[in-house]
Amino acid sequence: MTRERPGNPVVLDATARAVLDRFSSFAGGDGGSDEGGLQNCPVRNVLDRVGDKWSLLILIALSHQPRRFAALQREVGDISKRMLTQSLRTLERDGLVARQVFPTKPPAVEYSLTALGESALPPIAGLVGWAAMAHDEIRAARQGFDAAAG
Amino acid sequence: MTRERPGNPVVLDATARAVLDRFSSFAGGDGGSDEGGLQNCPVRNVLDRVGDKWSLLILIALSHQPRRFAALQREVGDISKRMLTQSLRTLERDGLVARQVFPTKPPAVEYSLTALGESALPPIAGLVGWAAMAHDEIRAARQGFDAAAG
DNA sequence: GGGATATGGTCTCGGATGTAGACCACCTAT
DNA sequence: ATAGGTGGTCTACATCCGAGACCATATCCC
Repeated sequence: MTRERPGNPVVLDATARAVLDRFSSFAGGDGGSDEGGLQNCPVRNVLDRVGDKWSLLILIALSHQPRRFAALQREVGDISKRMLTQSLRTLERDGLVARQVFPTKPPAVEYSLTALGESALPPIAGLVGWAAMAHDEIRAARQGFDAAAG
Repeated sequence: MTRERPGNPVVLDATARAVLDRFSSFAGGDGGSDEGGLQNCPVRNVLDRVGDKWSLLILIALSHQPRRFAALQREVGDISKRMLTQSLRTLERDGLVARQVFPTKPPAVEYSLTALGESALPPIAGLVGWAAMAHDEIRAARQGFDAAAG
């Protein structure tokens, strides 16, 4: 198999490299020794949460300050009540978001980030930063691709 | 009752704060001036890609070296051919992944990261690192939640 | 020659998942 | 009395996803 770049597969700083290597060590490196795959990694569980459309948005919306249900829905914009409820439950179950009920006349419910939830903000900000940076290039790539392959 | 921390909503370094603020400035800050919501933000487009279950995993799998279709499927583990094809197309369209066909007897197809795709690796590594760190705490939170609320 | 196997996909079907919107019990303001 | 806001739940309907069949080709093995 030529077409491999033996010593230098991808340019990436050592820290990130180590993190990713450790993560995919579940796949048996590249020799294909044991064909387990990434799906057995415990980190996958956490990543799958992040990987659902709404969690990230909700976390970001809560990063400013605690918010109530309706305010949250308005801020995210195009999320249905059902999915907001469901996502918040999951986030609460995972300990990223705290739910507090105030026994006012119509009970108010306030959602806020826990310490754990706040700890997710820097990595999320990293991702958002990258997205902002890459956005133009991605849009250009899409146009090129669509033009070529109609 | 102590539930609001007026001047200090969330402890977060200035860079990350700025990134998130900029992102959610589409929601009109916190005054609720114009109720646009996050959905109008161009970054949402990019974030939605990240927010699908497989893209992240594929990018990580490719971070080691270029891979062929079947190898990729084996590495990710529980992805169907259909979704792998579809995700790879999207990634290719977005300019994160390059597809190269070798006209061998049964044509081999190799997928690799583009420079843009590689630029996504550090933020992804940040996320994976967080996931690894938070994993234990999250699992504990889940157990607590499930125990409390059946 | 006739399987068996591998390649990279596509296609179809049935079930899971998401969305829109009605509905609810309660309260306030008009 | 009526309208609207609170936090949700419930029910249709639409969309999406995963499993697996299928394809054209070529190679290996007997």
